[in-house]
Amino acid sequence: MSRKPVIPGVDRRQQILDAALEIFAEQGFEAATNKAIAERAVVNQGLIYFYFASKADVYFATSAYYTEQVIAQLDAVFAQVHEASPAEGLAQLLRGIMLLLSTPPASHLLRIMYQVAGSRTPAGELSNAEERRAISGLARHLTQRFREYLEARISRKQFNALNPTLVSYMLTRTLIATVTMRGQGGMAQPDLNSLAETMAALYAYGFLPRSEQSHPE
Amino acid sequence: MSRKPVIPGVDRRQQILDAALEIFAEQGFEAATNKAIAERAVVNQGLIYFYFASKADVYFATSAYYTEQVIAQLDAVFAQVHEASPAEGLAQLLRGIMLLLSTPPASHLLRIMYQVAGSRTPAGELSNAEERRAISGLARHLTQRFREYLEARISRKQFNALNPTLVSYMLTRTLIATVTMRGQGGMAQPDLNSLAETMAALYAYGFLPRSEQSHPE
Amino acid sequence: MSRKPVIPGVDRRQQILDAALEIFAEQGFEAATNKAIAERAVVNQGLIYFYFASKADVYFATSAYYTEQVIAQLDAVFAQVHEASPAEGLAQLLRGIMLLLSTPPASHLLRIMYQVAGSRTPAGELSNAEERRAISGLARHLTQRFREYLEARISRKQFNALNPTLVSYMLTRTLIATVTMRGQGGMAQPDLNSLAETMAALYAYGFLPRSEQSHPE
Amino acid sequence: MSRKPVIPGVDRRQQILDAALEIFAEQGFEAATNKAIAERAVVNQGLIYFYFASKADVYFATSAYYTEQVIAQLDAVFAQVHEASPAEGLAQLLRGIMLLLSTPPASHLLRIMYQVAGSRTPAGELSNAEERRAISGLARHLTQRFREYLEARISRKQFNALNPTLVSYMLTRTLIATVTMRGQGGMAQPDLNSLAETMAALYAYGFLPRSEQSHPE
DNA sequence: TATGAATGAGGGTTCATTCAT
DNA sequence: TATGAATGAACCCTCATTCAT
Repeated sequence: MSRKPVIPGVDRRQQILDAALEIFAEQGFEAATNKAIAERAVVNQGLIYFYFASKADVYFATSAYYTEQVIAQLDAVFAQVHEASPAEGLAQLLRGIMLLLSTPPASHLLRIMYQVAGSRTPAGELSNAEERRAISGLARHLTQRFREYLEARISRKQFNALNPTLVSYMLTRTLIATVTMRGQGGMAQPDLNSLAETMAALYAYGFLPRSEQSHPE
Repeated sequence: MSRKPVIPGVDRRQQILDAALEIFAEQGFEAATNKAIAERAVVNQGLIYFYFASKADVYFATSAYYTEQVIAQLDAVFAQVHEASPAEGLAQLLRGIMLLLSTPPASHLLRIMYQVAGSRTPAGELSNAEERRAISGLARHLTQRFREYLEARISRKQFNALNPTLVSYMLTRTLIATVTMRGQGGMAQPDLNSLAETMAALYAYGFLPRSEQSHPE
Repeated sequence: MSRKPVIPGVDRRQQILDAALEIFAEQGFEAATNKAIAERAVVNQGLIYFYFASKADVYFATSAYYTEQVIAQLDAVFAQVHEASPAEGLAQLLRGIMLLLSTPPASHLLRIMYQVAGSRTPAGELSNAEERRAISGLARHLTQRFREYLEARISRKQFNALNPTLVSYMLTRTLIATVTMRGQGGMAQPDLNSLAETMAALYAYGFLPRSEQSHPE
Repeated sequence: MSRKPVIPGVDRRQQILDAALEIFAEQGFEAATNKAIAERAVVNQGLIYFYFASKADVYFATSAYYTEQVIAQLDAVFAQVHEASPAEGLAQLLRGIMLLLSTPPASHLLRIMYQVAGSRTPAGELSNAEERRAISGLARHLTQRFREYLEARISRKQFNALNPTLVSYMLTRTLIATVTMRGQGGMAQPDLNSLAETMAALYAYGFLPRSEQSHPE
C-alpha cells in the first residue's frame, strides 16, 4: 500500500550492490536469491529489475564495481612499500595485501569470485557486457603488480632471477587462497600477522640454510 | 513396469558417486541437479534416494569417498620422496603433488570442495553424519604430511627453522589454489612442470641472493 | 526532473491511442504491455494513467475511437455504389469494403477486436463505460448497412428474396474473416481483387448454372 | 502431503490436453494460466512440465491433437453428402459442417486457433516441433476438401466454373467465421439451421433472379 | 501535465523429494 | 531394488499500477 518514501541521498542501486556483495559472498551465486538480496537491501524485489537486467547482471555489476574499489586499495598498498630493505619491504607488502584481502569488501569479493570461478559462469541478460571480463580483473591486476615489483628488484640484483611471470602468478594464487580459505578445514585459523611474517621469511630466504655462517633469524 | 535386473558387478551406488563427482565439479552443488546426476549415472532419479538421504548427502558421501582415495594417493607421493638432496626432494615432492591434484579425481574433488567451502555448507539430511567433517580432511591431511615433512628436515638441520605449522598451512593452500585456479583470470595457464620447478627454487632458496654479505633484518 | 513542454498541436492522448492500436494489433491485448505502448507513443509509461483508467480502458478507448473512424469510411463506400447494374454494383461494393478493411487502421482494428472477441472481454476500470458496447459497433454497423442495401434491392426485385437479416449477418462475417484471416493457414494469400471478383460472381449468380429449365424450390 | 492415487485408465496427459483446450478457448493463450489449466485438469501444476516442455508446447500439442480429431469428423461429413441434387447436397454439407464446427471440441479449437492467429505465435520450447505446422491444418484441410468438392461438380457441369481455389478459400473462411463469431457484436445469435439454409440458397442461386435474359459472365 | 522510481501480485518454470508399483 | 509419475515449494522475472515530484 504505502510507497517507501524516496530518501534523497540514498542510492537504491548502490544499496542493491552492497546487499548483493554480502549475499553472494555468503551463499554463492546459485544459492543466493533475489528475495534475500532485496531484503538485505531493504528494497522491493521487483526493483532489482529496474536497475539490472537479471540476477546474473547484478552479479557482474557487483563484481565489477567492487573489483575497481579493491584494485585502487591494492595500488595504494603497493605504493606505500618503503625500501628500507628488500626483506622488510617484502614483509610489509605481504602484510598489507593480506590485511586488505581479508577485510570486506575485498574478502567478500574474493569469495563470490572464486565460488563462481569453480563452476560455470552465470548466464543471463546483462545490461553491460563489459563487466563480464572485468571479473577476473582483480587477480590479473595483482599478478601484474607483483610482476612489476619482482622485475624491478631482479634488475637491481636485489632478488634472485626467478621467472617473474610464474612467481607473480604463484604469489597471487597463494595470497588469495590463504586468505579465502582461512579457517576452513576445521583447523584453528592462524593469525594473519604471523602468517605474513612467516611467508615473508620463507620467500626471502627459502628453506635451505645459507652456508655454515649465514643464519637467518 | 520392468524391473531393471541387477547386473552383477555393477554397483549403482558407485555409479552415482562417480557421476556426482563430475556433475558437482562441473556445475557446483547448487546448480547441479539430481536429474543431471542420475542421467550421467544412467540411473533412475528416484534411485538416488534409495542410496542417499538427500542431495546434500550425495555431496558428502562423494566428498568423503574421494577424499579417502586422494589421501591414499597423496601418501604414496610423500612415500616416494627420495632423499638425494633436500632441494631435489622438495622439487620432486611439489611436482608429484601438483600433478596428482590437477588430475581427476583429485581435481574434481578440489573443485567441489572449494566451491562449497566459500558458501554455506549444504544443508540436508545425511545418512552418515560422520562424513560431514571428513570433507575438509584432504586439506587437513596434506597439511599434516607437510608438517611432518618439514619437522623432520628442520630437526635434521636440513631446513631453516621456520614455524612448521604455519608453513605447512601455507604450502597446502598454495598448492591447492595454484592447481584449482589455474587458467582462470584470463591468463595463459602456465605449464605445470615449470610452475613446480619455479616453486621449488623459490621455496628452497628464497628471493634474496646468498651473497656473503647478506644480513637479513 | 524536467517537465516535457507541451508541444502545441501534439496530442499525447492521441499518440497513445495510435500506438495502442498498433501494439494491440501486433501482440493482442494480453501480450501487449503498457511499456511497449508508451515506447511506441514516445511517452512516459505513467502518463497512460493520466489519460486512461487502466490498460483495459486504453483498449476500449482505442477500439471506440477507431470504430468511429472506420464506420465513417464504410459509409462513404456504401454511398459511392453507383447503380449501373446490380451485379456491377455488388462487385464494386465488395471490392471497396475489402480494400478498406484490409488497410490500416481498419485492419488493425479488426485484429484487436477479434483476438479479444474470442476470449473474455478485458476487465478493468473504464473512464467511459459507454465505450464498452461501442466495440462491436463496427460489425453491427456493417451488418446494418448490408441489410439496408439488400432490402432496397429486394424490394425493387433486383435481388432474390433471401432473408436480409441472415444474409447481411453472413456477409459481414465473411468479409471480416476473409480479410482478417488472409494469409493464414500457410496458403498463398490470394489477391484481394480476384477474391472480390469471385465473391461478387458467386453472390450474384450462385453455383448452379442458369439453364432454362432449372427452377429451384 | 498426500499423493493423489494413480487412477488406472486415467491418462493425466490427456486430462491436461482436455483442460487446456477449454481454458485456452475461454481465455486465449496469453491470459490462460498454467494454474487454471492444472486446476481444470485436477492435476498438479508442476505435472504439466512432466508431459510438456512449456506452456507453448501444451498449446501446440492441444491444437495438433484436436485438429486431427476434427479433421476426421470433417471427412466424415464430406463422405456423407448424398447426391440427391446439387442444391440439396450443398445445403446438407453446409449444415453438417456448421453443426460440427459449432460444437466442442471443434468450436473450442477454432477459438484457440483464431485468437492466436491474430497475434504472434506463442514462443517457447516444444517437445515436438512438427506440431507447430499442424496448427493451421484444419483450415487447410477444409479448404482442400471444398476444392475437391467444387472441382468434381464443376467438371460434371453441375456447378458454374468459378475459380475453385478462391471459392474454397472463401467458403472456409466464411464457415469458420460465421461459427466462431456467432453471438458477437451484441446481436441475437441466429439459429444455425436457418443460417445454413440461407447460405445454401444464396450459394446455390445467388442474389440475381433467374430471369430469362440474365447471362452470367 | 509529465516523469522516473517504486510496488506487489502473480506467472511460468525448476527441482528436490516422495509414493505406488 | 528400481522405476516413472506426482507433488509442492520456491525461484526468477514481468508488469499493471501508483506515488512523489
